[in-house]
Amino acid sequence: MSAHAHRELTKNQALVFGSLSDAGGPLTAYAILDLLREDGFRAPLQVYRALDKLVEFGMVHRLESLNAFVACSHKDCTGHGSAAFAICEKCGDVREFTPDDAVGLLKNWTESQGFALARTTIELRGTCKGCVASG
Amino acid sequence: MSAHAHRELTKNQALVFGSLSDAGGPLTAYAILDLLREDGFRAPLQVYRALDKLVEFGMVHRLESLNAFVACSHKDCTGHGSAAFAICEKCGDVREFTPDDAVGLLKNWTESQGFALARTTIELRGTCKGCVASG
DNA sequence: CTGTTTATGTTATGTTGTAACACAGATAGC
DNA sequence: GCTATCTGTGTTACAACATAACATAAACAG
Ligand SMILES: [Zn+2]
Ligand SMILES: [Zn+2]
Ligand SMILES: [Zn+2]
Ligand SMILES: [Zn+2]
Repeated sequence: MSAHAHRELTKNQALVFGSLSDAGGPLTAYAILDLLREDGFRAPLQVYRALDKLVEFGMVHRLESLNAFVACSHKDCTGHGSAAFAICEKCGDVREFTPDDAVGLLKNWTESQGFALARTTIELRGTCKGCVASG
Repeated sequence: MSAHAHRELTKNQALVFGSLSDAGGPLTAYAILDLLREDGFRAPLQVYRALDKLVEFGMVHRLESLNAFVACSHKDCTGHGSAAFAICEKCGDVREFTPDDAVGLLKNWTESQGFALARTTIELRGTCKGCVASG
């Protein structure tokens, strides 16, 4: 478990967030379900409902290209600007960062088109430094 | 049907690409399957195998946040730099563009981290100009 | 204390994507 | 010609991801 104690999570939300924090990396909803069976979880909806709230709170991010979820890398995070993720295809490591400059340029484009931007998905696939070195 | 005639597609590849071109927007694999049943398609693998090749050729893009596929908006396209997509959540319209400037900044970040970038997923969700006006 | 909201539990179902195996056609080498 | 190999195809079965529908319970405002 860790951080984010300032928000009162429900029991299920706390269990799901704890799983993701402990994992230190992305987990699928069904992987979380298996981790939490000993805590009484029985059905995928228990996980998905908690994840929906945690994503809404900004404490968890969804990785669209992995169909997985990851705890925000910021301590005591209650939400921040558009995040991006560098995903290593060798080792599965995920690094979160906040490319405000690139997002600004994307936002410029949407504004020039009259498109009202609500949220962004930016996921970079490749090979991390460690895996490049070892492979 | 349309364009891309310079590449020799197999029968199934041509049928799948034709469906996507005719649709003028994103389709899920199963939607394509239903469209092609009258052409003899019976199983999802027939669609997925064709889509894999079309994506490899750069003629079709996968939209991760929709679990859907869309024909490249460029005529006679055999592949191009990193594409991005603005997806209207009201009407479902998808606009493809190529934000070289923003991708350059993202690439700068990956290089500073020793991350070998292979490909990008950039999907912007929001409301298109027409839907903003009418809503 | 009653109507409303939020969270939860449970069953069943819907949607998206692959594994495994069999077969057909092209084609390159002998 | 006749194999070996590669690519594309067809089919069944299954795995993985996500939600609908309905019931119950706790929290809380009027
Ligand atoms: Zn974050
Ligand atoms: Zn790695
Ligand atoms: Zn394109
Ligand atoms: Zn629209």
